[in-house]
Amino acid sequence: MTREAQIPSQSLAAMELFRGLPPSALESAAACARVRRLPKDMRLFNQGDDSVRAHAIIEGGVRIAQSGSDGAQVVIRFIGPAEMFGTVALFTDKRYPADAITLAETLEASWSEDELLGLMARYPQIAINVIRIIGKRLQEVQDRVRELATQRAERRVAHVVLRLARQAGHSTVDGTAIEFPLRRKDLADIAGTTLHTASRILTGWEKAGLLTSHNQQLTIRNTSELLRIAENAAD
Amino acid sequence: MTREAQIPSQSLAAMELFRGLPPSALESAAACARVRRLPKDMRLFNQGDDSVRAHAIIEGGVRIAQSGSDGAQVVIRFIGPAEMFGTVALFTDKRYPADAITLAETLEASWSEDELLGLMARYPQIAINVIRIIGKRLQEVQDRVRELATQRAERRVAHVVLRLARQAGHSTVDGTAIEFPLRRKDLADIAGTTLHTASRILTGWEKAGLLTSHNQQLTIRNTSELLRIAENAAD
DNA sequence: CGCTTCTTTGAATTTCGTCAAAAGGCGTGG
DNA sequence: CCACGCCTTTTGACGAAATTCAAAGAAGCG
Repeated sequence: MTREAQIPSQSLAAMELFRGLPPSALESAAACARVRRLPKDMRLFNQGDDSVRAHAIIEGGVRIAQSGSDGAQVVIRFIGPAEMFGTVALFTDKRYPADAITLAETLEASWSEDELLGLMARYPQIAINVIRIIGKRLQEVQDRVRELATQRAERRVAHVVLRLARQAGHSTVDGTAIEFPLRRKDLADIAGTTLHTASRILTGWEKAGLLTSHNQQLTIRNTSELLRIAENAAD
Repeated sequence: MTREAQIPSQSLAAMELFRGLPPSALESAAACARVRRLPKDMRLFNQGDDSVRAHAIIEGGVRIAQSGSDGAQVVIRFIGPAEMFGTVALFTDKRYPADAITLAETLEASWSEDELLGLMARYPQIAINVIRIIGKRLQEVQDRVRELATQRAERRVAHVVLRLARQAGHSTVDGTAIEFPLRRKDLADIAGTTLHTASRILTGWEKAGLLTSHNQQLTIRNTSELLRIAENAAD
């Protein structure tokens, strides 16, 4: 966890949170940001923590996971570069609703409540951006609710893999590779199933040549067939 | 669908959307609101509609339901008195992400995009309120994702009933009654199960004296036992 | 090499959805 | 007032999908 002297004002320009702002605003935001470089598997915050800040990823990624009172866990989402997270808590009960853990070495920026509110007061567009970002996520989570309520495990896992490929995939000679390491358990926790079921499904797909999986590194070889599995209501 | 001459300025005071605003703001909002009285089973809007407005319920309630490309449907939430809905679409892609249908005769207020943005510009607190409301819903939906992914049908139905009681219940001599009519199918679509399973579960609870159900009218008699079912990881 | 973590696989069990059918309520119209 | 039809609810039987239980195999790391 090293402090960074660098002020990444232009990294901020890429973030939806600061979309539509004048350069001066980006500089103000950069000026009061706390920037940290974090090792893999570092906890940024825990569910229930009450010293909330607004966060954003510059490089790397984090896993946002929620556990219930019974200990059961789901992964809410993966956050990649240029995405914000942990911001909603500032406006509700000042407690993070989930845990955040780095997936790899990560460069993260964050702002205190006062700093963010101050920025929002000066640049109301930021508030609009927050509403739009949260609104999109609300719709995504609602889609997941529908999937969980109506689809079989295999389709859900297919959706998860495709979504991750879209969000954090890059093309290679072998197909689309997903940037960060993914355990079967992660897939299962996102798809809402067990790691056993996830393993069986992935093994099946690997045998069918749809994807490869070495070392927690997923590479999709046959996107269209996966799409068929994800979308096809029949069979 | 009758136009109302009445301007319900004080109805607005009860709404979280307008919390923390001066009376003059409420009057401005009331002045530009379109208020309608709607019959039961009326569609306010459909998923995909692109003439979006921000809505709020004064009396009655609506069911917000989403369908996937495969036709499968889930109920996203029920909206009761003093709650807003359909507002997120203004900030994202200008298309409603779900259908809204009245559960009973309903008094509804709505604002056009320009009116709401105008109000927000004059009273920035409204934007903060929107963020807080949407943030809360995001957390609720995330809770539902966790429930769907990790809990059995009975626990989920228990959660649904308790949530509805909190959201739209009022005390009577017999217990807590839920204001709007609820079919087994509604409960099932919200809990992510089938009406058959929901029926079996409800019948079981009714026999055990936890609640009564006449005429799509639910009354909870034993909240603590329901809470036990909802929370108890064991068994 | 031994330890830990992750993955695979098999078998038994369970939950829940599906299919099928009957019963109950309520309003309409004869 | 009764009969009919429509909608909702209840209930039983069955089967399939997925979790659970159990154990062994891989792979990375100190």
